[in-house]
Amino acid sequence: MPKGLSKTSLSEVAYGHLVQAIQNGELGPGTRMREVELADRFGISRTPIRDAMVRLEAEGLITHQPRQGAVVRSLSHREIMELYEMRQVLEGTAARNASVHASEPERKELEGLNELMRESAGDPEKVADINRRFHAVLYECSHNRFLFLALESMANSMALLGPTTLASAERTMAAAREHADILKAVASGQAEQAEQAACAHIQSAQQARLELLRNF
Amino acid sequence: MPKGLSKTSLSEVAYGHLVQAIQNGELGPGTRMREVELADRFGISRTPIRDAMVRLEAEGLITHQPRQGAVVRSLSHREIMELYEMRQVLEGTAARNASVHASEPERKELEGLNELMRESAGDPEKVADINRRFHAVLYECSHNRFLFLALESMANSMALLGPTTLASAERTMAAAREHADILKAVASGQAEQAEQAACAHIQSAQQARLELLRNF
DNA sequence: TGCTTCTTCTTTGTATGCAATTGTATGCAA
DNA sequence: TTGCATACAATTGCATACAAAGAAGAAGCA
Repeated sequence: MPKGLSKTSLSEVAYGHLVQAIQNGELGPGTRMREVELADRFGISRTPIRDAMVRLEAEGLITHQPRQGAVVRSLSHREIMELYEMRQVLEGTAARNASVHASEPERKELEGLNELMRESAGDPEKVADINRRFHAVLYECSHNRFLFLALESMANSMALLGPTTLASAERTMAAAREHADILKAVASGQAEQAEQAACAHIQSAQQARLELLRNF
Repeated sequence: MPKGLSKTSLSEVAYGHLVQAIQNGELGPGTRMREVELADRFGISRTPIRDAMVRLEAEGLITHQPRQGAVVRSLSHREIMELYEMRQVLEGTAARNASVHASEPERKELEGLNELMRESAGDPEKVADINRRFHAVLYECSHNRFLFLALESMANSMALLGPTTLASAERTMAAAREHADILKAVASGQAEQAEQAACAHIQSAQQARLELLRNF
């Protein structure tokens, strides 16, 4: 097939598409994923789809019953709580590490992103994207590859929860304030405080999530 | 082809074989993994091998350059330190959670395994296996699926480091003592102390690792 | 009518072929 | 001898064909 010039492999592309589809709810929890269906949808064969799905399973985004196919994983209330609990620990550690290792340009980048997020309040889609990037940069600031990977995987799992909690402008501004608290501690090298601020941030996100869950 | 009766898929089998081969050093860090070679070795086709390798890559055990194949990942000194740093956090958290959530049978199981480990001092292979199981049970006691998965992935990455640090009887007994410290805190529900004991345990493992690395 | 069994159909698991890409060797020129 | 270009070989990426297993439905029997 004349595919033009594809820089990345189709497996990668398929993986990206699938993650995105899960994130934006196009493939909600419980949805059955048929290989041929997805292959047709992306206009490719089953092989790269399979590759992507194996990866998704390894990352816990989908479950895969032996001869029966894969479904987008759905998280129980309990699992959602466990997810946030885990994030508290990891984000706290990332912030702590960042307070020790973050470079000046990295701190500037974080400031910039947070400012951008404030300005975008009211545009949930954009805010969610910037928020993701903010956290991703914070993870990088930890300068620990394993922590980074664990947090990325965690962030992917968050996609299973559905719409962002940053829909309202108030929640966005509150999150930005919490981010600022983290940054202040990071900038002044206060490890303990940075960790606590990050914990608090995740806790309030968890609370927002709970309210969101209650509303339907 | 008449494969007899295979309950699990060949992909699973291949994955297991590969992990084991990496763990026992048969496929050491830096080894190039050619699909056809491995397929021939296991007497299967490339497809299940590919599945297994995609999974291994997602778990960080191998790296995969686009058109160039996969190699068993080798960890730099810095990365090894990062790995232990991360383990400290996660094991500490697991112990903390265990002190809250562990059931009586789980505690008994941990005690039993630790006792078994003491008795096996001098048999490095057996000790390493029991040690792995001890930690696995501790992870389960955290009653947090995400923490459990992260720790399991971490344990796999440890395989990249080569031989266990529990080769000597003294180190085995020391580890058993450290385990006992953790258990004591877990049994009495002292969260803070359990976390600290686990941290200390990983730190001394890290120290043992450093000595091992120095010796060649 | 209800239950069991057989058949058919859907979907995944595995094998294999082909094309594309990259590393490597060989030859030529400076 | 060294640098570069070109050709070849090795190896992966992807597609497709086939096999096997499970699910759904139809048919037969009680």
